[in-house]
Amino acid sequence: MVDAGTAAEVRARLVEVEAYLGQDDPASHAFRGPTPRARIMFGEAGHLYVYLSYGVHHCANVVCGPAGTAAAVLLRAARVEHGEPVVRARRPGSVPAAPPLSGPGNLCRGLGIGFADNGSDICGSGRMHFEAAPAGIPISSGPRVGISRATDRPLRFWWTGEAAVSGARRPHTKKGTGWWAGP
DNA sequence: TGGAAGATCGGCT
DNA sequence: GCCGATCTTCCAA
Repeated sequence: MVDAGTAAEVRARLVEVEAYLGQDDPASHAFRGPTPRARIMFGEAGHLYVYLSYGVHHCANVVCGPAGTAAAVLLRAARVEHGEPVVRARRPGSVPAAPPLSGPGNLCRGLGIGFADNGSDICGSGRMHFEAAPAGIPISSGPRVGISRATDRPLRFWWTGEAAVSGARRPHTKKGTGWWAGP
């Protein structure tokens, strides 16, 4: 688990992520190979892959495997530790009591992540930077959320008991995926 | 070239 | 708990 920040004005701690294993993972955008959209994931680790979900929401992945493997981690939720007014300002109308970075779409909007960040280097000159989180944090794992393929793989990881974890809000029901049995 | 699916969310009932 | 918004991507013809 890592800490994430944007331009030092906002500091947030990632509390929920999902792993996508590239061409070995039917649920990954990289499953079909280096398409124009997914080619970022086939590059070097430490870069950001941003895509548009349902034509409405941006979602952010961090490329984490060697070049060519297309392994990536989807950022699903974070807890704001510094700069919450900035995050709230990016999400007008959000419920004040609710965690502002719960859910991949909300996380991107709150941190100001968009297509401009697609392919950016989060380890070096990029607008974002990531740091290792302290050891000893209780981590849970379970099935990934909102996908219709490879749903049995426990590749979702979250801080146990963390309020900002988004979890399965409404599993896709079009195809009758009734797998959800999370915490 | 057309159609369908989709790693979502907020609002309404 | 259910529904609509909205558009990119990919597959099939």
